[in-house]
Amino acid sequence: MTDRRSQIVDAAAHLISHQGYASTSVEDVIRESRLSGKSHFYHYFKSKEELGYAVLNRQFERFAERGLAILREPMIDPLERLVLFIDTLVALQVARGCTGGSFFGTLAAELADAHEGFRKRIEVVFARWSAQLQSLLWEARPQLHDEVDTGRLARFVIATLEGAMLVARVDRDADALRAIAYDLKRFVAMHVREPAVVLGAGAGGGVGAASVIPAPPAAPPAAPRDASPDLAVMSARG
Amino acid sequence: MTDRRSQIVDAAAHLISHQGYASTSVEDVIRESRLSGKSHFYHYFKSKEELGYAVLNRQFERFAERGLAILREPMIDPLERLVLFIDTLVALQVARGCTGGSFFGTLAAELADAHEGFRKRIEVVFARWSAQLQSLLWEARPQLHDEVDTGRLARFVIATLEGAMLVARVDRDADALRAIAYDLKRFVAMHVREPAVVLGAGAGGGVGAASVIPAPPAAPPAAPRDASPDLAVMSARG
DNA sequence: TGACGTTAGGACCGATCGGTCCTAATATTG
DNA sequence: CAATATTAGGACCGATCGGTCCTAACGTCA
Repeated sequence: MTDRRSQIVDAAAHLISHQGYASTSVEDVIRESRLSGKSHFYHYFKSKEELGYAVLNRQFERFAERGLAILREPMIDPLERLVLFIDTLVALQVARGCTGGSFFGTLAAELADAHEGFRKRIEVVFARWSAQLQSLLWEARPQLHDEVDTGRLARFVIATLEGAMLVARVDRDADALRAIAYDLKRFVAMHVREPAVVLGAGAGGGVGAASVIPAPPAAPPAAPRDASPDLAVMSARG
Repeated sequence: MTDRRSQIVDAAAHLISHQGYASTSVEDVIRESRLSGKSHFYHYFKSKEELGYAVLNRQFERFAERGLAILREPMIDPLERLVLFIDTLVALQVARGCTGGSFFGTLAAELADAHEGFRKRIEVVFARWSAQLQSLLWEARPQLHDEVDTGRLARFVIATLEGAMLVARVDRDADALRAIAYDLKRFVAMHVREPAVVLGAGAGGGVGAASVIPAPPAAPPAAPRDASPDLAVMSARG
């Protein structure tokens, strides 16, 4: 039934997350999802754009079911759920070798300025995500300091997670992703009356956080004094 | 001389930052930079890829001269320089109507997985940026708590700024960008012995930060209890 | 004067793009 | 059985892609 259609959507999602929307051709999708030809594809989608929307819908569906659902778990303390959510995102990213990044972030970077239809849909994604975080923080309000702006904190969490996935993707560095995620928890803990709920029993909200991620022995930075405003001396084939 | 060449590079930078690399054709660049034809373009660049590298080099050059230079200003307190750097980035982004985002982040999202040459170059960009931040934090060490891992803090700042520009671009929301930037300063202030150096005289490192960005009156979140795992009911033309 | 780098403009190439159309075999379900 | 949806496979379309080639008019400086 819709089996074939969702198979196409999944194949397209995989291709788009690595190549981008524009650089993923309909023929790529046909090949990846083992369709017989173009007419086979256009039997399920009337255009590439419709496929793109379907992929975006499906990816948000998965994210809502497997990601945002964690934020709603009724039996776990809200702040613990937030920590679990962050750790789950990180684990997923690491399992992918830090490639792919956030599907929404990747698509947003490519299409936010050029394609209003996609931009608005991704805006909804972030809004739903933000609302879910905000709901959790509202639930955790008794544990939070009084002045905490839950909406703002929610958006900060999203921005940092998106940025973390982006830079970890460029550096292919799982440790960098983990470090940023842990620092993000420290930022959240800053708003909590009892930071140990977020950070674990180890460090009581201190600044160092050496208890979890070992810091390299302090050494002076590698001298970017001259600033070297030039990228290259890369022989054109890095 | 090289006047024409850099004119081409600037035009291409503008197009790429809004349309992406793949969706920016050589003919687009020719039109935008008012060249007479293809041969005119290929007189300056041997391929589109070479143009892409030139654009990336040029953009980093600008970023180093106008952005990273702030981090090196010798007459200003290092932490004040960091605040100034963040504010400058935000102001630039707001001036662009929150479009374009970070050129490096945009290009990274599109090409990090698919084009190793670009990925490595962007990796260098982030490394230089990180090194410059780390150098500043090292200089500010007397004002920092003892356990601060300057390298990790530097990468966190970059990730959050990149993520902030991304989500602000999707939402076209300058206030969201400003709010995240301010929260980022609060995170940095968390590592400083005297937070007022970073946050200004108003709030002494408190959690609320209501002194600068007014929080909306506390209201229960707009009920994402059902989670609605569906994006759509957008009529395909949002 | 001549040489040379730049500007100008167009024809052209093979490849790929998104998309249409057509025929026919194969399942599925009433 | 028949009706219908799915699978299969290919020809084909106009448009655009990155890139090459060619000719000719320029400006500048030796």
